[in-house]
Amino acid sequence: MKKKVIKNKLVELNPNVSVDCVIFGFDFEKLNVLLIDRGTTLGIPLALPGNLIYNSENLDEAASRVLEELAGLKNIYLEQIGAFGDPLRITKITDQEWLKAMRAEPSARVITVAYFSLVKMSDYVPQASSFAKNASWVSVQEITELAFDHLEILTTAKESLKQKIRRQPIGFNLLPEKFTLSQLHRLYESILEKPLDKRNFRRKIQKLDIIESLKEKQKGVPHKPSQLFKFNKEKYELLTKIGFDNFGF
Amino acid sequence: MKKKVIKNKLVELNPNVSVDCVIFGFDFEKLNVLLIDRGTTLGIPLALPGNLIYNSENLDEAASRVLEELAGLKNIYLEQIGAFGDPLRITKITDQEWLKAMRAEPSARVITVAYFSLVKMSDYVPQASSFAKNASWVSVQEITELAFDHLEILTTAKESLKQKIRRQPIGFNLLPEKFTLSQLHRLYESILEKPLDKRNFRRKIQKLDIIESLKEKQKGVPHKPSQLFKFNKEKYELLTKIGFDNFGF
DNA sequence: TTTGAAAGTGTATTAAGGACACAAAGTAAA
DNA sequence: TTTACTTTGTGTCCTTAATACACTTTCAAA
Repeated sequence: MKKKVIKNKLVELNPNVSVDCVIFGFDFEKLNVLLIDRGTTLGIPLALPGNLIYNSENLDEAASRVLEELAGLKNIYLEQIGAFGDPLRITKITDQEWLKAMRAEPSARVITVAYFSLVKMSDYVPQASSFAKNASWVSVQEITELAFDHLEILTTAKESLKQKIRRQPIGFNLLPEKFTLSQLHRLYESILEKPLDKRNFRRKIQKLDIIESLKEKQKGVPHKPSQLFKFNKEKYELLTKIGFDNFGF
Repeated sequence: MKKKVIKNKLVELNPNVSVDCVIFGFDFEKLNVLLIDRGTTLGIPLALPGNLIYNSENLDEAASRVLEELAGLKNIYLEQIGAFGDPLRITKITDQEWLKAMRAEPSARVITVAYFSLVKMSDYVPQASSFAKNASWVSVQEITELAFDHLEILTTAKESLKQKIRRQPIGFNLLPEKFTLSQLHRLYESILEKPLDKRNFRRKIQKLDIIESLKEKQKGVPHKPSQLFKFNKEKYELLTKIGFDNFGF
């Protein structure tokens, strides 16, 4: 089995367990996912960023590590979707690290633990890492094919995000500090994949009392500039602490 | 690595991946979980039924197999909760199968994929299997300690079930064919861990139009006998097919 | 100064949620 | 056979949330 020295400790790759991340980003128009082109030849479908885990880390740590290693992203909203893996995942043969690990353990198969994460697209800057130089944002609507079972994972991730945002206001993780209500509105529409009435949306979100109007407006737009808002994390945490979990849509 | 012959095929245990099942049952009063006493000595905490997976099966199959092998349960409602596993799960040292597998692969650790399942308690008859002869139903309220990280898994399972039943009428899996509205009412209260007004509950559940009144009443009870109902699966599937997913509480 | 484009705002109607109390139907015990 | 006991089964009022819907305002650009 492949061994690596990290921080003066002998750690080992586990050839049976990987993590894959569905990294969502919002460009103010639609929802996107960060995908990796692992093809050395043409025609190989894109894949979710992921990697094998080390025996020395727990699953959440492994997902964080993958986010950081492959996309340079730190302190990111992460949520486990679940485990995937039928024996066919053994077809993951383009992953070099996996190949090495397999040499020692040829009969094993991989299961993967999938996560979704929400990032501000501006926070992502393409890395020089061998993996991520081939990474790019793709609109979720346009994705019809992915490597391995990643399309199934993406579908589950979308559903999971939908359910989650109907209970908790996690959408703010996809927006910059300052945002407009229209941006938030489009964000909810993108995630829920259905139109929401503008006035009803605004009334509802403002009634939740977790966003705060800033004394500042949008600039340089060729139309009436919008009021800017920010998410009030303190108020939100206060509400959840007293058991409130109906930020629903 | 340990090899076993099943149905004329060579299959292998994967020493890194197990499944554990939170098997819920309802005794018309409260929610129970089927736990296994793996202790040869006294004082060893109870555990969730679970086992290592074979490389030849997928995760859902493995969970079904465990349900059948350990509890004799077939065709049971199963739902994945998620994957658990930090390196400390390596303490799972009382599991003999695992010990054997570890001999070949001493440095590996186990992650577990957890499921919850809903069964009619009457369907469960203690098995003669070496595992399950030590199985018993325990009220979820009374559980304060479990082996390994199983308490964490149980907590997640309870939360998962709560969320799920607020969207989909899966509670019927815990009840016999014919049941009373009071039984259903207590079931919802047990799962949601909060009182629900009797009349409001009845109005709401009947409005969903997925239960059907039978021309039959309870017998032999020392009070006014209750009308019996059954779950109308066809109507429910029709509703979900057209996108309705608000069976909420 | 006109045009285009998105922001921002209120009301009326309908549906759902929550609180609440008493008569009816059976068995068991006196 | 009467009484006590226990659980079933039912309706209304009030409050809150959801939905449908259209016009004026404000800025930049032409």
